[in-house]
Amino acid sequence: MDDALWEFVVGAGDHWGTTYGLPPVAGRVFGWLLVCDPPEQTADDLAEHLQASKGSISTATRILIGFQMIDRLRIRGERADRFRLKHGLWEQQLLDPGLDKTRALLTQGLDALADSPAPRSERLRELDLFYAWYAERSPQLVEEWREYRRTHLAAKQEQATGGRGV
Amino acid sequence: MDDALWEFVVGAGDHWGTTYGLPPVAGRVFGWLLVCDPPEQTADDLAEHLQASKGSISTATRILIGFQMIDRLRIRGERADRFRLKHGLWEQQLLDPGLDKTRALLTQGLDALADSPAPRSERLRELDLFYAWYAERSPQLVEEWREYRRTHLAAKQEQATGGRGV
DNA sequence: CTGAATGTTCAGTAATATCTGAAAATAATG
DNA sequence: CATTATTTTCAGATATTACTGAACATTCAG
Repeated sequence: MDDALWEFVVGAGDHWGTTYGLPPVAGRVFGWLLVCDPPEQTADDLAEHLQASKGSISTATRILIGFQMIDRLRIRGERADRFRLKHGLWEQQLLDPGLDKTRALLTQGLDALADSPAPRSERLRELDLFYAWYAERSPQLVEEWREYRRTHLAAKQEQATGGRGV
Repeated sequence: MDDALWEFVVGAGDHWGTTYGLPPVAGRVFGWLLVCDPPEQTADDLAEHLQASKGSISTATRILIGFQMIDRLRIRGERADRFRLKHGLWEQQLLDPGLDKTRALLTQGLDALADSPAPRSERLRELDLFYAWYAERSPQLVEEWREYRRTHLAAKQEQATGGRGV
């Protein structure tokens, strides 16, 4: 890949890597899977393009699968597995950005403050309410995004692919 | 603080620390500021409760201020600065979860793919559309949250504070 | 079943990040 | 202005994380 694309891959790896706490190579695998051709890459493809060892790639893919950011594919007639960005990743993220984990943490904090005067737990209570609101709201939000995409992306795809769709 | 609260502080520090790429002490400062009493703490308060050096606290507060997660306060009549969770933090996060930075990154990627066949940049274009949609949508979303809070948190505050409000 | 290709694990090493503590800088008080 | 409190900086020490590469395990084709 050329330098400009490499810069993007590293930058994207760093960006989403920071967000999810990924090691550098895992971030880059994710970044590369955003722009590679074809979108389904073998471990060897990844190791070659990202100049990383097989071991790192194995660890990175395991981590990314754990975060549900990529899928492992078994292609009929091919020996090697392939990896691909998880379909519906952004929608899923919109629907549930780790709500359960965060709310469990807040519950833990509220329990720890159970014997304290009420005002002390006000910050946590507001935050808990915020997450409760979001959990309630997000399914509808996903629908709104789908509708928006239907109208906006479809038009662009039309031009780009001659209407073949994706 | 007791063990249960300490566990929360560390867990919260780890949780938001992972999300923002914070060092451990910075995460804990943030965690502590979610539950401390009073909500405004001096550097000495922080160092003592979190058992960290003055130097670490100074670095941690600088980082958190940079992320706009906390504010530095100059209290009239007090020599030492105090730190406090930034007001409106969650709303601000809802309004703009790093949209500009992310979209700049996507533009960089799209530029790098400018000479490639259109299908290759489809993943980035959809993601860019996603962020465009969110940027358009989020101000209204903040209003919805405020309305929700008005109805739900107000009621709870009533019980907790006898209607004095906050 | 056998051999070859693929995938995983992990010990050892390298790289990075983080913290402490003390010195330097800054700010506030009288 | 001198003194003291507070804050920042940063060199050095420590701790943590991440990577490589080779051994081991697994899977697949014939």
